[in-house]
This record gives sequence, C-alpha cells and structure tokens, in this order.
Amino acid sequence: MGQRGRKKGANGERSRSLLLAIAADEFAHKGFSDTKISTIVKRANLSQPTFYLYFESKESVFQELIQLFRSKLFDLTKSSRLEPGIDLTSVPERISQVLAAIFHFFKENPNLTRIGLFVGEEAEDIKKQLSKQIMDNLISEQENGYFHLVLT
Amino acid sequence: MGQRGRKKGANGERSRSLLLAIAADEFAHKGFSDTKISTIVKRANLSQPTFYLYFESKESVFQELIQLFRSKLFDLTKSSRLEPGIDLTSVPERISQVLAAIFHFFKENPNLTRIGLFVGEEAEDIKKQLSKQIMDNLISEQENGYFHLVLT
Amino acid sequence: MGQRGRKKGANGERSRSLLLAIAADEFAHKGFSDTKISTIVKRANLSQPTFYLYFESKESVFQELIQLFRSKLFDLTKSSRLEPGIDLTSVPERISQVLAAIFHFFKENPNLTRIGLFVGEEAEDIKKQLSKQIMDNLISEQENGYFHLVLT
Amino acid sequence: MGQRGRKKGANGERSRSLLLAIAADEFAHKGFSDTKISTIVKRANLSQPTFYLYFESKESVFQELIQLFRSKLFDLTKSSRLEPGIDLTSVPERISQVLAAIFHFFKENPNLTRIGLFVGEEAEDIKKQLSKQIMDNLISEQENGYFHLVLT
DNA sequence: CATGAATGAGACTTCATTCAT
DNA sequence: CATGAATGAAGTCTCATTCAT
Repeated sequence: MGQRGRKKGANGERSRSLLLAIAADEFAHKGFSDTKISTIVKRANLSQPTFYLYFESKESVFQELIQLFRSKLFDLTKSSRLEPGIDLTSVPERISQVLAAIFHFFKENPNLTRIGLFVGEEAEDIKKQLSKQIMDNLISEQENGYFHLVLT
Repeated sequence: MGQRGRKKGANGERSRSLLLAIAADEFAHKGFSDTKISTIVKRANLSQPTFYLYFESKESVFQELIQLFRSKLFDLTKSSRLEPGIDLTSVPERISQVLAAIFHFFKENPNLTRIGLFVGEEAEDIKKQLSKQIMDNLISEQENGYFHLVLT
Repeated sequence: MGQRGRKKGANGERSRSLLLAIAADEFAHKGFSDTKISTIVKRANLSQPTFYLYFESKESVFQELIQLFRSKLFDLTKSSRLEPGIDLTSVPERISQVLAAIFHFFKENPNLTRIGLFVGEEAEDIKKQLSKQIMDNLISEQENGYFHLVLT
Repeated sequence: MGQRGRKKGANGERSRSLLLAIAADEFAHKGFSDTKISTIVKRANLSQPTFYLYFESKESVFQELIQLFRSKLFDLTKSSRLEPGIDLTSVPERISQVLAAIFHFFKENPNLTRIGLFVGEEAEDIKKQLSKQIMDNLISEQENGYFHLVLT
C-alpha cells in the first residue's frame, strides 16, 4: 500500500481546486456574466450541486479569485521592500528582480491576471494600489539614498 | 391639416437612432451580456416591441455598431491613401493628419470605439486590420519613395 | 360595441388580481414554503414569467397580502372609534357592530385571515396590535364615560 | 478490554434519540417543509448519512413523531376508561385527573404536541379522534349512569 | 408608430438522498 | 458506528423575444 494511504475525503480538496482552476479560466476568457456554472462543472465532470459544496455562489468564487490575485501579487511586492544598510550596488538589481518577479507572476498566472487586472470591477483599484506600492517601494529606496527619482 | 405635414417616418428614424445611441452606450459600458434590452428601451422611453420594430435582435444591433465602427474607421484610413505624384513636402503633414483624424474619431466616438476595440469578439481582428491598413499606407508611401521605414 | 370599449391592456389588472387571489388561497392552505409559484400560475393559466410581471418575488406577494389584511382590518377597527357627545344608549350597539364587522370580515376573507392571523411570521404582532386597538377603543369609550371596564 | 465492554449499539440508540428529539424541535418550530435534514444533523454533530442510518426519510421521522404523539396520548385517554361497579363518588375526580393528565402531557411534550395538533396534516383527524375518545369515555360513563350530559 | 401582455429557454441555487469507504 | 463526497430533481427568477391590438 505504501504511499497511497490517502483515500477517504482525499478528493474533496482536489475537486475544489479543479473547480477553482476551471472557474478562473472561464472568468478570464468570458467575463463574469458569460461564465456559466453549468459549463464549469461540465468541464470538471461534476454536477452542479457539487459546485455549491465548495463555494457559496458564483459571485463568491469570483471574489475568491480576485482576492487570490491581490494577495499573491502584493506578497510579491511587499517582499521587495529594501532594508537600510543594504549593499548599495545591489539595489538596481533587486528592483529589476522585483519587476521580473511581477511579470513572471503575470506570465505564470495568466487567468488570475486577466481577472484581476481586466475583468473584475476592482481592476482599476488593484492597478492603482499596485502602482502605489511599487512607487512607495521606489520612494522608500530613494529616501534611503539608493537613487534619485527623476520624473519627466 | 396644415402644419402637420411632417410626420410619417420622421419619428421612426428618430426612435431608431435614439435606440442605437443608447445601445452603443450600454454595450460600451457593460459589455454584451450585461446589456439588457429592457434597460435600453427604458432609457429611450419606449417599449420593448418598439425595439424589435427597428432591429432584428440584440445581436444584430451589436453587429450593426461594430460595422459602423469598422466602416467609419476604415473610411478614415482609406481616405488617407497617398497618390503618386503628390507634392513630397506635404507627406509628413498628411500622415500626421490621418493619425490625428483617427484619434479625433476615437475621442468623438468613445462608445463605438470601446465596442469596436475592446468589447466585440472581433476586436482583435479589427485591431490587426487597422494596423495593417495603416502599415500598408505607410509602406505604399514608402514604396512611392516618400520616406524610409526603420524598424527597430 | 357599446359598453365594451375596453380592450388593450384591460387584462393586465385582471391577471394581477387573479394571481393575487390564487396566491392568497395557496398561502392560506399550504403556508409559505409549500406554496409554489409554478402552482399559482398553473391555476391561473399563465406562465411563470407573467408572475414576475406583476410581483417582484414570492416573498413580496406574501408581504402584500399581509399588508392587505392589516390595512383592511385596521381600517375596520379605526372606523369604530366613538366620538364624544354620542348618544349613550347607542354605545353598546356600536361596539357589537364593530365586533360583528370584524367577524364578518374574517368570514368574507378567509384566506387573508388565515394568512394574517396564522401563517405570517407577523401573526403574533398583528394579533397583539388588533387586541390593543380594540382595547384602546374600549378604553377611550370608557374614558368618555360610556361604560366601565371590569377586568376579571 | 475490561471497561470497554459497553459499546455496540449503545451509541447507536443514543444518536437515534438525539436526532429524533432535534427533529421534533425543528418540526414543531418550523413546520415540515422548513425543517432541513442538514440543520438537524448539524445540531446533533452528526453527518447526513447517519441520519439515514436510523430513519428511512424525512417523511418517515415525521410520521414516527406523529405516531408517538398519538400513541402516548391515546394511552393516556384509554387508561381513563371507567369500569362499571366503580365507586360513584370518585368519578368526577377521575375525570378531572384524566384531563389534568392530558394537559400535563401537552406541557411536558410541547414539541410533540405542536406537531400532533398543529403541524401534521393529520392534525384535524387527531383532534377529532381525541375529542371522540374523550366523548366516548364520558358517554360510556354516562351510560353507566355516572352522570348526565347536558348539551347547550 | 407604438405598446400592454405574455412566454420559452435557461440561469443560479437548494435539498433530500445515496455511494463508497 | 460513521462520514466525505456527490447528485437528481425541483424551485425561484431573468431575459430576449412575440402576439394582438
């Protein structure tokens, strides 16, 4: 039997994430209103009630995805905050690393990104908040003397 | 009867364009699926059957708007085709005039533009076709020796 | 043609009151949860969407019926308020008239009464308010010297 | 193994009566249709399949409760049947004892009583049967010469 | 030219109930 | 003894569209 000890209940989480992934895909490609629960569950080979076993409503899955995008993304930018006393020569490199990480994240999570940046009503908010956080990082870096911002 | 001579057809056309304009606004701001006929006619102070007096279906109004955008826009770019033998010194000015005309058109027709470039499923097609036509113009101009393209 | 001038739109109100009456009957006999919109419209020879043409939701028809009961009933008790200077000998007769009117109303509107007094969640409230109003009337009558209350 | 001798069947019966009691409470307070199996098992800290381990269906628990009410109640009234040759002076007392027992039963079993007398579709039947049995008792007592019924 | 009235089709959601472990 | 997971059936509600006047 070895490493196949899981059995009972093991598929609950699997079903949930399957549904979540398919939902992300549908929302990303068709928008909220054109995404049908019936399509999601059909693609997951499950029945409609199963969807409601794991999510409260269509709206709530959508919100969950938006939140997921927000938290993953802001974790990324937050981790980029530079600390005083750092080796000055490494600063530009770190900045570019963060931007690279962001674009890498976008590329690795295209559905989530589409939803977060283009589909949701909060899209504008998210973009603003993202810009602000990046800006703040840059500014705090600037204040720490790492470099000078030149606005044009 | 005297001053009641105007009438037949007059209000018909008025209602039609009113509906079309409101539809454009709704489609532009809410997308296809979230646009409801009931909202359109309410805003126009008309009834639902009246809508079907002028349009075959929701889909068909949408297509009509897409067509309108396409034709207006391509008329614009077509009219910019330069003819051989033109005064060479006026070329840069004409090119900038065309681009200005396009952006002016975008600004003057925000709803149509949103629909044509972002809402419709044909959006990608339209953008490609638009780029191509502009490119073609530039190239034909280039071939006519007006200038040299430098791709970077 | 004579007195049959009504035609267009005349049946809207008819459909509405038909649905309302049937709804009252169903709610009275089966309670809120066991009353199905599908049954109501079937009995009215109408389709489900028609129901929503006239009512916002199942809940809202129910509330409308409760309100109807309340207002009709309280109109009845309100109209019973005795005014000072009335012929004293007529007081007992008027009181009994009001009670008779109430019971007559109950008998004439059995569905509404069942809903108002037994089905709705507000039933207890309504009963209390009804008692209070009757009491108030009696007391004001008593204060006006029409008679003396003897509580036992 | 020692002190783990009690077990098999013990918890089973415990779960069963727990579910039955909660079901009674829910049915009594919300009626049949608004009572959900999911609520019952949640309150019992059990799962839905467990419910079906002990009962065949929602309907069947309901019927079981109705039967329970009926049998308990009719046991009560049956035990009140007076036998010929009894001491005549004790008759009124015994009658009042039976009525007291009935009302005591109602008070001690409020949920069952609500279900039996007000919720179930058989409510009317039960009430009739109850009246009849009480009546029969009275009549048989009357026939036995214990007293004379005076209907007004 | 216009509308009041009505509806078929289909979406989201809930619930009693079962399967497999 | 008990449960995690799943579902058929049915209910409420919405929307594009049509009929008859």
